[in-house]
Amino acid sequence: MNIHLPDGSTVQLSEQANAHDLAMSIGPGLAKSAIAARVNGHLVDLSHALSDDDSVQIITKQSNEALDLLRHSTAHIMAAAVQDLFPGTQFGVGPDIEDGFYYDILAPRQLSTEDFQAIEARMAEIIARAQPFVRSELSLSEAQELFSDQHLKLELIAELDPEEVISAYRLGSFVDFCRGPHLPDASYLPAFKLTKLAGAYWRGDSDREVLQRLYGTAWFSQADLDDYLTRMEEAEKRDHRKLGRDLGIYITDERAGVGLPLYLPAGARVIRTMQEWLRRDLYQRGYEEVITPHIYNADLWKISGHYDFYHDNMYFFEIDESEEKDRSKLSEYAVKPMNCPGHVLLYDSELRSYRDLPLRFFEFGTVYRHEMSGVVHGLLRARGFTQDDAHIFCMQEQVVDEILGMLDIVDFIMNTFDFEYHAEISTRPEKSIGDDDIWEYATEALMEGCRRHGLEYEINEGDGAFYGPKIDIKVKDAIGRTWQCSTIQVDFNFPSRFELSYRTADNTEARPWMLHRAIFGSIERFLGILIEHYAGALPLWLAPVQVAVIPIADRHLDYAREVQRELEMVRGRVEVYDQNEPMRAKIAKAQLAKVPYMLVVGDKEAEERSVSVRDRVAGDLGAQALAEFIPLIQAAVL
RNA sequence: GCCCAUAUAGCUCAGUCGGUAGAGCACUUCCUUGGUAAGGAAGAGGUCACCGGUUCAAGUCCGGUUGUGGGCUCCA
Repeated sequence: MNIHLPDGSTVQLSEQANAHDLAMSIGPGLAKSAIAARVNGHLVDLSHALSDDDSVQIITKQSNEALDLLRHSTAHIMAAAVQDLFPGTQFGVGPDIEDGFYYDILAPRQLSTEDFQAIEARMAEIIARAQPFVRSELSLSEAQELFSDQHLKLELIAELDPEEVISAYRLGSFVDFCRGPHLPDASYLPAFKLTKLAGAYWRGDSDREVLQRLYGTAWFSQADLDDYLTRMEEAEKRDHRKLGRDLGIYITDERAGVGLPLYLPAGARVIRTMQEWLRRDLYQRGYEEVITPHIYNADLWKISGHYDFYHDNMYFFEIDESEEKDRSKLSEYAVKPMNCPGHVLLYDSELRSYRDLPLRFFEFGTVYRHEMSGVVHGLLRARGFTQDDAHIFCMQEQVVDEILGMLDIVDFIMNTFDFEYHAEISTRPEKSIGDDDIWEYATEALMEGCRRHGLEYEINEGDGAFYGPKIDIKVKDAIGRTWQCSTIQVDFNFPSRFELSYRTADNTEARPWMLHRAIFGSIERFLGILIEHYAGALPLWLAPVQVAVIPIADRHLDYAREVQRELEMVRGRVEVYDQNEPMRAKIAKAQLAKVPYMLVVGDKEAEERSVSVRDRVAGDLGAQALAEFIPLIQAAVL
């Protein structure tokens, strides 16, 4: 049997070798950190690896697979503990996930987080006993027999290939069928913690029963676990809902309704600045801004397909347009959940020539979607939000070039904010409109665009919009979380439904293609992500207040106001801290408000027409002439 | 929409065994006029989310509604 070590070398062992022999042959250092092996391309735990012949590849704690393996094994250890404490529990699935693991269970009684302590204590016992994971192989009928009292497991087993050998892992009294691999024994788990408890639909189907999902996290050292917990606390401090209130960005109010944020002056300033910044760029890229209504007659939504395909997410209402208040003459309207139909009508308002194409309409369009109450989350998922939406009408041969242009804007924006991102292409969903060949062409165009842009992508089967496939751009923020932002969609269905056309060079009539795209996605969502990304300290050009002028005593107020006026002359966003408080208190407040620059002005500064500059990060930078400081702000405003 | 948790002052939170409301910050006024992260004093601020029930008595116990939080499903 050949053993492949992580360093690339190979050692040979006899077929009868055991774990001890393996440890001796690969050296004590590596043996200690090795937790599992790869046989025939399958990961298996070490104790099992040696019962098979063929090549064995050791993985170590340093490898990416190792943490996954540790966490999956921890899920089993947790399940074993639950089984011991709550006999009769039904088990669903228990995979590893990013940063941890979960197990879906149905215990004889509802568990609560108060049960965590007992479960963790039981897990600690299993670990202290170094209980081994024992692998066995079963036929389908043996598996059905073994899991006869586990109805969730039986359902999963029933879907397996009857020819396949089913592997099962036993840990104490708990047996689970599972591909493996696992830790050799429970003592390999150095640090874990149960984190939360939630409901989850069995098999992710909202029509099926709700199980309890126990979440936990596991690491190779207590230090790693502590780091993780600290990271989570840091993430909580960055929560845009907390910072959004502290920084005066937005509020919500029960009286307004769910998912409808109201923007305070600071929030409005930031959002308008983002829009102005993008607007300038789009003009340079040949886009033209348009404005369309917030509500449309329902007939328009019937043509577009939203009436049938997006109905549940729309706000409908009825208007009596007759003079005699006749209820039978009500007209149905809906608030727009998307901007596309308006842009289509604008395209269709004139006879278009191939010379007009590509025609690029953009709009900061506020849309309203009746999202389910349970999904609303601050600015990241609201019922009303503003898209930086655009629709491009073009000839078929221009589609890929337009996609490339959009990917260029994505680069421009994401680079500005130091976001890494990756792409996913979503294909035709079940509920959708149009012919297959159109979908195929559109999907291929998106892939071609990504290839030519040098952008790798994953495929999301069946996740497209109802009218076309899309590229979704997911950004990674400062602490490693990913968010869906940009979307680029190719569509031939709206042009067909609205019978759009243009005159070709040889004077025939042709149908344009339509591209939908939003780069921020939702401006408010993007702002929420920015707040968390920067922990509230927005860059100078975007900060709602760029400069806080801090007079030392009231007699310096006049000069402070003069500084404010001069900075406002260059469109700087400036606030004078004129409360009757000591300077130190004003500085503390400006720091908490994450104002990029604080200008301290006292007798000396008023005399010299200078300002003492304090940077929110670097601290006191000393005095400089006001005339010297102004250009710094001037350069940072649009 | 579903599961669980939760709701006390503008914000963050305390409130024990059921006996009628507390703190810090913020706010108002007064004192203080200061040199790089919070000067002092006084005052005002609550239908304890809402509706119902149990009880001599409910912020506290029970039920429902609504909001919020963590997930699930869904999504920009």
